[in-house]
Amino acid sequence: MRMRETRPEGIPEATLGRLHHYRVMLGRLQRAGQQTVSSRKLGELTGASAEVVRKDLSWLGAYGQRGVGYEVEGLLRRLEEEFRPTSPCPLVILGAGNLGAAVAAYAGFDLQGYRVVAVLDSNPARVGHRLQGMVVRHMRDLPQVVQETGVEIGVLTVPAVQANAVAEWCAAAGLSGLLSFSPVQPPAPAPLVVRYVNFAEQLQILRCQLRDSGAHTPERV
Amino acid sequence: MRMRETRPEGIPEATLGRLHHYRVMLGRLQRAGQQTVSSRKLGELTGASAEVVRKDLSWLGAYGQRGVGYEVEGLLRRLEEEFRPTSPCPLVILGAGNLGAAVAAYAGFDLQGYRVVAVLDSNPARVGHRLQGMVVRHMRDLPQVVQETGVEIGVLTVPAVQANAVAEWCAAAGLSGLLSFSPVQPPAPAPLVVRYVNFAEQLQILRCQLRDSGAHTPERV
DNA sequence: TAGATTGTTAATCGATTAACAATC
DNA sequence: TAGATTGTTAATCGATTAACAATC
Repeated sequence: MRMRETRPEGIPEATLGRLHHYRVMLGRLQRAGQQTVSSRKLGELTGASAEVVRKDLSWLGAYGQRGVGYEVEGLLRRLEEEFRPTSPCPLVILGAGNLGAAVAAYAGFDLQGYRVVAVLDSNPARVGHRLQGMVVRHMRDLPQVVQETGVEIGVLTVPAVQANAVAEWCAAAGLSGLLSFSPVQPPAPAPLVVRYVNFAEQLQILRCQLRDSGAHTPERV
Repeated sequence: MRMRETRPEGIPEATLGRLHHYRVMLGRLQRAGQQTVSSRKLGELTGASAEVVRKDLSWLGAYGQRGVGYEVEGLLRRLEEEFRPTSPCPLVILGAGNLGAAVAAYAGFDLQGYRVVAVLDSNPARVGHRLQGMVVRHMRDLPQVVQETGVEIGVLTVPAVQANAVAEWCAAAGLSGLLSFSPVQPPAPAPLVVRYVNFAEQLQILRCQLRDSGAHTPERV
């Protein structure tokens, strides 16, 4: 058994998140006609320090030129080679409510190599309606959707009370990953990798930061 | 100058996020009629280890009973005392598209002590429409909304290209915090504390986890 | 050559895990 | 008392910051 060298498997999670931001920003720089960019500049644009940028990029191999910076186009290609699947990564949206519609309509997916292949809902009133050119199908069709499209990742946008049951259903239907918008994180159903997007939690942290920084609560007596 | 004891200002960020989950779960346990809960059980419900739960809760002072666990109602009260403002925390939503509508409709806000006081959009076609019983107002009314309601936190749900300009506008209008759904994180406008909710980033990390775990890509040759 | 900027290493910081005494 | 469970301390792990030699 030998180690793979071209695609290091151990890129830290914090780095992965930032690499994503670099990619988005490099795309903009390229469209703006920039030839090169320094770690300092790229850091300014994405909210990271120059050192962090360099360290992160070094996971992809040394691609910069000392004294000059990074070639925008080459680095972008390298990032896309690393992360982008050869064809767009299919997604299935579970829950056709407001949030599901928002995710389905998300303009960034095209640019970032994703493609929504189906939207499912368990509410008969929603099934059959059109969303972004797709017909909403019934949740029970999930196994069939998986078979038809080979989709491996689901986006869970159902109300919190349904989240658990639908997650189990996803595991059973053969999905391998789930991005959940549910406000609580119960243990993930067995073979499923689940990540959470939780804006109420972020709001909570934000409020604590404001409180601690003394920015608000003007102590009205 | 003396240290405040009742409300420790130094609760770690990771802990704050989890305390939020504990609160949500304790609410459910209370409604289910549970009297007490152990750190082990609370951990199972929220995806944390028993040790982490105890450590997190110890930031609120020692509230458990050895050999018994934590009193659900008392602990919940303590958590709400710590985090909940006396009156619901007002929010203004900036951007009345799908995502803005989803956030405005989010059922969890009531339970968690938030209240959406206004929805703003810069697109005249959207201004005047109703959303969750509120009339969408024009983005230029923000300073007035701030004055009328005393709102301090904005939820940024505009498209990525507008995010920067609207963030500046928020800072100018006197907001002190922003929860942004923008896919990139430019430097925050001066006095504003900004947190990001980025599902494309989480999706990216999820895919890398799947790749590394070998769960998918069945190596079709 | 001199200035700029990278790539990498060492030091610091914070969060998690593991262990265990305290005690209901 | 004995079993269960907390609260806290020490050890480990990972991420960030700072420093600097390498080199375009």
